Amino acid sequence: MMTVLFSRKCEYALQGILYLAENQFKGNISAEQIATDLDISRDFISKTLQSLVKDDIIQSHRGKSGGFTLAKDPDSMSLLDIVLIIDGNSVFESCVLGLPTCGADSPCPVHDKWGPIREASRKMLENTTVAQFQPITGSEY
Amino acid sequence: MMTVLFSRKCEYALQGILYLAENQFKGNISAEQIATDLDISRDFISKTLQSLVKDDIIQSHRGKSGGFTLAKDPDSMSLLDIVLIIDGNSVFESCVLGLPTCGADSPCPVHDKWGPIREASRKMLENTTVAQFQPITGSEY
DNA sequence: CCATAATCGGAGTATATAGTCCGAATTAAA
DNA sequence: TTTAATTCGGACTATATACTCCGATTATGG
Ligand code: SF4
Ligand code: SF4
Repeated sequence: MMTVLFSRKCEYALQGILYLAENQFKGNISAEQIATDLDISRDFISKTLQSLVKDDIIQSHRGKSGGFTLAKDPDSMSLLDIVLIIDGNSVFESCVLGLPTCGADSPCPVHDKWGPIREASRKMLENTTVAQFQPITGSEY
Repeated sequence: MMTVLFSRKCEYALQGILYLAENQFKGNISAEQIATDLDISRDFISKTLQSLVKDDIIQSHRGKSGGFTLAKDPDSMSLLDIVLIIDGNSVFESCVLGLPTCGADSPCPVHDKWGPIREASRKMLENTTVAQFQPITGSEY
């Protein structure tokens, strides 16, 4: 399948984190349950989430009734944070046409048009927090 | 290396076509020469251009002093035309978060922000012709 | 007519990403 | 204390994309 801007791993990470936020008051959530509800491979989402533990985005808990929880307030967690950790920021830096030698000193017609689009994408991710995805859960306060 | 929106093949196709437009009055251009000037693998750009011959974007000429030329006026050739041929339009249709089951009937916070960005990208490609990339060549008229 | 220079087509290899499997370590609960 | 449920880590396989190689075909120009 074809991705748009992010790697598949990054997409899964986003989905997994949104799921954890949605269920943040239910204690540890196992990879098994996440995989079932999101219809993703258990082993793959498990590995993906594990890689986020190092970055203090989520916490893991081994053993019986273990699983994953968010390590931060979803209010202080932007989508951009996650994207940067998984995919880096090359998406926001590279030439959309793939020209490596172009120094943009005499920019092509695309350059001035692509810049604002790229910036809008970045701002969208930066200004969207994980918490914004849970209107239902939010009403539980 | 990492691409932004398009596949590597698509990036090379765009570069190749822009190069052909730039040299449209020099007759047939061999894959060898294109590869040298763009610093791309000869065999790969050759195959990529070959695949565009079927779509009447470029013409090919075998034999000695053969090579490739544009099949159309670069004025009537948008970047979008080329992108759609190589990569299809899934970039402009798919969910940026990769959620397959989401019907957008109760759209997430990203949905309303991503729509305009995607549309801007599309319009940028649609409204940019191959001819716009040759201010120097254009002055030869 | 012949040598040379090019595309064409098909098959092959390389690499990165995606995804799987399993056994060990860990912990909670029975 | 035992059992069951879970993450963890490493190694493995699968797949798609990127890229190469070569022989056949075609055409030009001497
Ligand atoms: S000027 Fe054009 S080719 Fe150069 S970096 Fe900008 S978009 Fe890419
Ligand atoms: S609502 Fe959100 S998840 Fe659904 S298609 Fe739109 S961007 Fe994707």
